[in-house]
Amino acid sequence: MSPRIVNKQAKKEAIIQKATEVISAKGIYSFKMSDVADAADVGKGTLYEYFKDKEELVTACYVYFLDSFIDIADSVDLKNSARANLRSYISVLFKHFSKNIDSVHIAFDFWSQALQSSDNRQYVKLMTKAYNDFVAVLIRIIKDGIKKGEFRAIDVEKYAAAIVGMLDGILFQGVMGINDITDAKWPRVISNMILNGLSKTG
Amino acid sequence: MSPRIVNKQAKKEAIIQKATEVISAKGIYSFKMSDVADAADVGKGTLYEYFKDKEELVTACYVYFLDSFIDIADSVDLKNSARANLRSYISVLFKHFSKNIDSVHIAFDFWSQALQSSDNRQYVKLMTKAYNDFVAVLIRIIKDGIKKGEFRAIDVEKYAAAIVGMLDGILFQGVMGINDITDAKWPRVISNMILNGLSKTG
Amino acid sequence: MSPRIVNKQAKKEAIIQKATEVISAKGIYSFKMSDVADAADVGKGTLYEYFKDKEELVTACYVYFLDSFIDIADSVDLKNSARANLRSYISVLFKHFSKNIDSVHIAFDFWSQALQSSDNRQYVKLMTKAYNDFVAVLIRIIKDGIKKGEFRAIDVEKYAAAIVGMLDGILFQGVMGINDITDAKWPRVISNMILNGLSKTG
Amino acid sequence: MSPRIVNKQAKKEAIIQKATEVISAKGIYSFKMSDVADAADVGKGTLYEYFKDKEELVTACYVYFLDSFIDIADSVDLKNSARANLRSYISVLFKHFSKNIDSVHIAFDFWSQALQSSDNRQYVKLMTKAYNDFVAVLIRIIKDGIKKGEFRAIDVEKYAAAIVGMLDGILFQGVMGINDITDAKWPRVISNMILNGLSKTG
DNA sequence: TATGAATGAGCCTTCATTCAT
DNA sequence: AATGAATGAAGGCTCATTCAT
Repeated sequence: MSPRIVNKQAKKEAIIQKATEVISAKGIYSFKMSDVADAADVGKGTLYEYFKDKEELVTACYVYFLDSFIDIADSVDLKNSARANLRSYISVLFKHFSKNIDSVHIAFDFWSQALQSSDNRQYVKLMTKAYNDFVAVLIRIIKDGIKKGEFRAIDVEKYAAAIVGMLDGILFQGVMGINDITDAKWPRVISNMILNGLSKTG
Repeated sequence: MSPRIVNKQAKKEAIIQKATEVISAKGIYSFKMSDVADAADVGKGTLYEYFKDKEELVTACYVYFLDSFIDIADSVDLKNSARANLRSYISVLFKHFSKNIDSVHIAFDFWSQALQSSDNRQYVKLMTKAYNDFVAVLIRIIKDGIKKGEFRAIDVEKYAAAIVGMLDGILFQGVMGINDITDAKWPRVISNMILNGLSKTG
Repeated sequence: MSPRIVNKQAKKEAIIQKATEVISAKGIYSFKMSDVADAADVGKGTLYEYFKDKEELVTACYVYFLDSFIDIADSVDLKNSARANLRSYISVLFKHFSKNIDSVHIAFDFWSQALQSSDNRQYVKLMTKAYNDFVAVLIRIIKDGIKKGEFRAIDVEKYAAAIVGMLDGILFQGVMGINDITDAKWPRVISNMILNGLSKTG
Repeated sequence: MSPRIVNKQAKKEAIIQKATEVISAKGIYSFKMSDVADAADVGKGTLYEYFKDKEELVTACYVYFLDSFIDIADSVDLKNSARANLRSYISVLFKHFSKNIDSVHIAFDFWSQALQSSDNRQYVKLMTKAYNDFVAVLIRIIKDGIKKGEFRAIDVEKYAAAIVGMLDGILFQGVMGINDITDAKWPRVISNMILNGLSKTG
């Protein structure tokens, strides 16, 4: 009665993972559906069983990528000193990105695509949300530090944005091969820099 | 007696400027040669009189864009205190980018394209050079500050990279519409943050 | 003991009926096998248990459609006056088509397909036979009328063809929405026109 | 200054003519753009210089076909007796169609396509207009005949529609190979039939 | 027997590039 | 030197058909 039994969800994820590799390697604009089909070892037509069109596949890859960050934001708590919390957060981020440098490729691609107006508002929305999640965690940590008397009362929003921007920028340099983000010294250097900027006593 | 005296170099630059507008608006991957021809008010075939192919046109636009930064790097001197020099540099950068937010679009596009391996090594090289120019200026300022006893002796290279990354990241947020980089408070906030991180006395 | 007794012939007919609906709605060139599978509430693969390929399914639908006309031709007899017989035949046809305007759609579709040479000789044959059946009935009635002295001795074949053509044309106009073939006046108008053309006394 | 000088309108017409042949031969649903490109001896891309997409090419062919009828309708006047005018009109039509039997193919294809709902309303409109033009001419002739006392006062609209339907139907039979519309006897037979139906004296 | 997931041939359409004028 | 008509390679997507279950 029933033909080939397939876990469609699992297969969809498998395709997404292969597609992410392909997009990371060839670029969001240059990769071909046939590249993905080959990488995932399925026929071209099969891709369209799981994704309406190329764009839907790309979006799925991006969402899948964003989902991988949820855990990081959730892993932060405010039990310890604000200084320790911030060091911990920075450290976790560097570890995560060091391990997933490939998927960062695709993120920059998405953001680049998001820059082109009108059509890609959805990308912007998704990306903005991810960005805000990062910023929100930092804001929580910094405000907690101010409340605890560890940090000076600075412009929290701008500081948080600047910190995320800095991490983003360093990550970008890593992707570009300008510096080596797997260098274990990074978290300490960056944390120090931020904490010095925040310290009451300097 | 010559039937039509045309300054080929001037016309080439005119095309580059129009092409830059087109690329900024449509994106480095989506713009068409015909878009450029229309914008520059020349025939499609004419473009090929000035540029071997699409890639050469794109590269020319990127180089033209990079050249616009040379002045900024050159404008920095070390006559004043390191703190003042750094504030001045940050301030100049924000002013420049606020005025040329459109051309930043294209930079991110180039960098995104540069991420795709093999073929685009040239872009990476060009971009790396531009990045290094920025970093070099900061390194000069910071080292000068250390020598003058204004700054602590920190990991200069990483600090400089982090600062450029931060500026890059904030700029990116501006392009994405996440924050407003024309806000006049940015230079002071960022300068303070950096200087606090560098200060001996805090 | 047999696990599932299925009347294959009945199921085949059920599929044909659903397929006819689908073809009528979507058009002979635009309908998809999956449309039929959905409409008939069977799997796509199942269709191929009953029909070798799409073409065989289409042909089966057409034959099924043609069969519905056999009764009409058979219902005609020559007991009454030729004038009455012709009026009766015209009237029956209009009633039949008024009730089955939907299936006329499919007929025109078949004919349209039949127009494409080479491959579809079979359609032409089937259609020609149906056409000839209609014409034959008219020829019988007219010849009967001539024999009975009611009609003039005209070119029977051409007259019959013209009459069928006229009915066909009016039907087509009805399908196209140009006129309303359910208007009860049609049979009388058409019969009068034909009979005036055939009358000895005018 | 100016490249290849081409009469774009003439070339467009040439493509339309070749496309009409192709569509007539292969069918409106089965022909491929590459068929047309081959027939017109141009590259596939060239077709898209003249027509936005396949549908626009098809529509252009149809409109071109319809335009060929305008002259016929215009050629009718009411100077002579209504009987003579009608004979003349019928005769002109048969001559025209005999010469252009190929383009009739495409007309039936259009009409068939027009039958499929929603999307093809434009075809229906174009076709309805053409149909009405034919009917209008007949109505003029018949009304003129009634006024002149040559014809009986019958339901003019239905008569006219029936006559056009008849011509349409016979034409269809011709296209289908069921009868030979180039047979010179047709105009006389049909005219007689119609005139007998219209005559006061029979 | 029934199914629907998988497939890939095939077709429309785009666009960088060429070249006759 | 300048042009834009012409081109065809390339790639996204559809859908009839197959076949493992």
